[in-house]
Amino acid sequence: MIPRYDPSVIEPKWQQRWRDTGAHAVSEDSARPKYYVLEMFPYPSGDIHMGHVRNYTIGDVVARHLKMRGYSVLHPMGWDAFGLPAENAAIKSATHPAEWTHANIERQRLSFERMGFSYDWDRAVVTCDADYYHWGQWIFLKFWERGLVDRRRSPVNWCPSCKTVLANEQVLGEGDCWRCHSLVEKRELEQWYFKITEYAQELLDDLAELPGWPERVKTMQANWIGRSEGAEVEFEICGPDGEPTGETMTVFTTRPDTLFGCTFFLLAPEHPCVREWVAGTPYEAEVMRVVADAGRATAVERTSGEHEWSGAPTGRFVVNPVNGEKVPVWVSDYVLMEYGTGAVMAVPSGDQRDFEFARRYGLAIPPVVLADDDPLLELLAGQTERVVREVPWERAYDGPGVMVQSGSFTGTPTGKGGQGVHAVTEWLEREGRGRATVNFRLRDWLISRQRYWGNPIPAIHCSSCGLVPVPEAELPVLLPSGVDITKGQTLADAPSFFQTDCPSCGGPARRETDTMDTFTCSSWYYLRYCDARNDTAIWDADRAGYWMPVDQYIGGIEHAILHLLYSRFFTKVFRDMGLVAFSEPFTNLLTQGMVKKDGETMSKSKGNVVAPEDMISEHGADALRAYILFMAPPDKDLEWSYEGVEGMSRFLGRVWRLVHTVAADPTVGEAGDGGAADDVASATLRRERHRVVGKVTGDIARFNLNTALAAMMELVNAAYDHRKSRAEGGVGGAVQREVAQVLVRMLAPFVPHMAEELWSGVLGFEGSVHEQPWPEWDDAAARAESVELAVQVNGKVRDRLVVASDAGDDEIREAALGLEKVASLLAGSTVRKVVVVKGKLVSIVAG
RNA sequence: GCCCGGGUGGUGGAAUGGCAGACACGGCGGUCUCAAAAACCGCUGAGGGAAACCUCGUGAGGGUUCGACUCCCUCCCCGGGCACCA
Repeated sequence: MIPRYDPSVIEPKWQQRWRDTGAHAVSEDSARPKYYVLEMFPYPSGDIHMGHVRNYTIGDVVARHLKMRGYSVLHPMGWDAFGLPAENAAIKSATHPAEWTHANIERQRLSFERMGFSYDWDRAVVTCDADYYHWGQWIFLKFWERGLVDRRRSPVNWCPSCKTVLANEQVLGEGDCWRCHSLVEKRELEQWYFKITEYAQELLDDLAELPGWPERVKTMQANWIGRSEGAEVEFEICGPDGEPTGETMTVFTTRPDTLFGCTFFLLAPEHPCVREWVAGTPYEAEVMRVVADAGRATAVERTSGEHEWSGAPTGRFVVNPVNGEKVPVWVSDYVLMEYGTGAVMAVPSGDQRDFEFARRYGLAIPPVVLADDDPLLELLAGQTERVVREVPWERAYDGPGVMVQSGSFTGTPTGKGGQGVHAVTEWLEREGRGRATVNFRLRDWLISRQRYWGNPIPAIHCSSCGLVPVPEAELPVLLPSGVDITKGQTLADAPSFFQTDCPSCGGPARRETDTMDTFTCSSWYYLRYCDARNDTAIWDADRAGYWMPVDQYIGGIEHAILHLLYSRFFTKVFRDMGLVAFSEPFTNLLTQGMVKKDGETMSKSKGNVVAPEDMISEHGADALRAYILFMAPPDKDLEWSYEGVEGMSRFLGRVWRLVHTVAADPTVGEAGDGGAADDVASATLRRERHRVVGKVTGDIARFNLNTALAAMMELVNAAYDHRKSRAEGGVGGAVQREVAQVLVRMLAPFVPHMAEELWSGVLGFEGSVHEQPWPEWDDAAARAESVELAVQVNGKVRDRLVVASDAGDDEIREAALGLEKVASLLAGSTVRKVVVVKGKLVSIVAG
């Protein structure tokens, strides 16, 4: 009598056993190769969801599998615990964020245990605990020492709902906040920055060193960093009287070769010169209207395609360095203060935006670059002086071509990055009017937040000494508990926190009351796991050196830019500090797809959430794990199906009964590769066993976890077929036993509880199945003595042919041509060609 | 507009250029049962045919090849990212 498969009994039993025996604890082991499997740690926002289940199950399969393959595997977990949701929840429930956070962490930890994840809990990190954020503050001080910390006033993104500033990366495409999706406003504030732009070039270059990352993620990072090559060009400023003053203003351009076509000059509405230049002039009213409109428009309006640009002349002029021409300075809201210098040279014939602006305000559009087939070439080829002031075109031309009306450069071939660009840049450098330069879209990382629940910035404002770092010995700066966030208080409302003495002069001073962006906490946690309990250093170099870099990182695509870019930046700084010996933290990256329901993301507001805990109660963690791996390849989105979970539950039942039957059958002999495959059915099953082990092993390596499970199902089906024929013939017990033992070991990473129960409880082995070696396989043993080939005539399969698997090409060809059906099809035509593909098919071409 | 993905049965999905649809879900039929569930055994791309078989079929159209879901070109649709970046 086979006991019913009841995960609600066996799963807790093995989870308890793993806890009791410390089954998941690891330490450095120089005798074995190491492997670091990391899944993005969760935010403890409440119960776990299917996204967590998927992410962490994938990681758990990799970790458990590689352990069986003989690796020393680091597989840690922790919590990214600072941040706004904790504050909001605390306000709602009138508790302290720490209380809410730790309660959620405990709940999530229990859920992870119920899922059977093999985490080494001794290494857990919780970022809101002082023994973790202590080192985050230490990092801040070290960055400061290295000149990578800056405090400055500039236009920043302000989320009115979160009541804090945001980094550029945290403003989404539509101009909304990454966390609450409110529209972000621009404000001019003094804030703290990490100078990530100092590493812009390296962050871009090293993407090439990451073959194990998805192309998509690398592209997104490259776009975000946004490198463009060009030149800085200096324009001399004219005074109110129109005469050159000797002062200059610099612009960035990617097309210095079009300088001769510059007919006006633009400033961003926020540019500091704007107010100064128009104050008290007839231009003031109109210019200030443009400035006010730009300030009022939200980010969305200003960047949407429908938004009409507006502009106004300032009455001032600047001098074009290449031809000495005075061009008017305008203000327009299509010029961004944040990019380049906030000032632009306008070349309407070469830039569509400038073109439209010029048409609208009646400014000249002289051609300076002509395409090879442009009819104007006839008139302008070799023409150095400007004779045509207006192009007859519908739109600007920015493609390759030849320079015209461009003084001594006329006739030079040019285009983006072309000869003309270099020629003009060299001339500018010689004349001291400009230089080749590179501009990045990437901005420095704004890390200060005006919120309570974060890591306090370890800095002190002293009226006589200025900004003073908190001395290392005084770390950590602890978050005070007496702040009533339900009343909207922050650290700035806690005098006992901010009133302090200057570490430099001893005078009364004020402690910084901003906290750090939560993304600073998650930029180095993977290193802390290597030595999580170290209270004298951030980590021990030898330990980090043993485990790092992370061999396989697994997480959501939503971190493609934010977390993954910041972590790469931190790692490069750590390298420059001598803390680590590598430049990239994550060798391989897998971005898993989302779990959806009815085509939509699961969310509370849509009411389509399937709770993992419910599924565990109903079908068991093993069925849930296997289901979520089976339904789609890990990197693709997955459509939830209750029927699918039931199907997986059925499969596990089949495995359960198969192994029980084998174990209970006294006629089933001892296993072993030498066991006789004593009949045709047994030989077939033996081959299948070798084929499937090879297939599953390869599939896991390539993250084809869905097909790995499918292959195991095929093996189970084959075993059932074999059992059927055994009932008739009664031989082949050794193969049955061998298959059962191999199957249980292969299933162990996927369904760890059931595998454990079957291994020791049913098959009667000593020790944990997870300590067993991964099953071996032999490709030769997977091959049959004979194979069936498809026989194609002119590309269509017309017959089949069974030949010995070692048959030669000639033999196969003759056999194929000798087939009755083939012969009748070939009647009256001549065979032109015969292609033999070993083990697959024969293709006969006739005509 | 630019850059990535993707488009295969009723559904989720398989296929180093080599028999399209593995595996599963759903459906249909059977065995067992008083009955049902479970389990077990079949069938299940479309059209035609009693059947053997035949024809069509991987978003559309071309191309390369003995052979294309797979490679190349043009285009359509869906998802995502970036987008006044000078």
